Amino acid sequence: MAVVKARSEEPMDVREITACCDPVLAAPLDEAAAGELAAAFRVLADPVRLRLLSLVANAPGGELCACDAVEPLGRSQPTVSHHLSVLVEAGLLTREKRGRWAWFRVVPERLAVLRDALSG
Amino acid sequence: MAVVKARSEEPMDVREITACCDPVLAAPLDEAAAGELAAAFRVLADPVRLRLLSLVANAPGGELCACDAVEPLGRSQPTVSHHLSVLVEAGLLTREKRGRWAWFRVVPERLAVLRDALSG
DNA sequence: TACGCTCATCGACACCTGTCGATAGATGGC
DNA sequence: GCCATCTATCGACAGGTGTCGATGAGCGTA
Repeated sequence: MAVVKARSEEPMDVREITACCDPVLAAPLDEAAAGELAAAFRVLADPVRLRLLSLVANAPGGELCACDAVEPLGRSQPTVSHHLSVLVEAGLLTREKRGRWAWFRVVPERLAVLRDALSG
Repeated sequence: MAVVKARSEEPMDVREITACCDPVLAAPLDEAAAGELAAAFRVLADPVRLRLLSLVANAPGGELCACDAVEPLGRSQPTVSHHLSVLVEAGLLTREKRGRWAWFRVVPERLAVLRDALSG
């Protein structure tokens, strides 16, 4: 049962999640750590992605179909699909394809890591 | 004792700080709130600015002279000055000019607001 | 006043990214 | 098999931004 699709769309693995992101205020950040943290925050630095996170988190059952994300955001389907992929690659959402539809759930642990990075 | 310089370099006032940034996961974000939050995270989405925050936070006395920020970052003086201004305008740093030098301090309450926005 | 030092601003450039329409791929129903 | 639906990808374009050198504005000192 070889997994055919081994793309980078998969959520980040736990080691990467916990490894990332030292606290900003606690100790001096070296260039590498700063780059990783900045990349993580860059994912959150977009209103469409923030609203997507919010939509998924508040969806019934905690999961949202991509088909229900286009209309409330007022953006084109390719644009919404692009942002969903960015969130998945960042480990903030998981994607599960069921039939013709793609369902997304939030990964609260990933958000918690970024939150902790803002703690002194 | 009129305050001569009433520029936008001043830290954000407390009302703006507390008003901003509803939790992402708690309730659906409208377009305006998402835009504000995204703008706040965009400030953090740069490695130079993150290292500046870290440098200031870990400086002796909690304050850092701009003259001591250029060399460790490996960027030009105008670039560092630009990033410091961005941080001040975002309310994450305060600037105090003493003589020829500019001294910066972190505003932990502002960071706390962003941290809370990431709490479910 | 003249000079040197510190910092901010300006103008320009390269790069990144958010956006869209068009299109391809995949799935289920007829 | 054929078609409709949902999603992902592609190519292109506009706008934003990080970066630098050059320059200007303040301040302290001789």
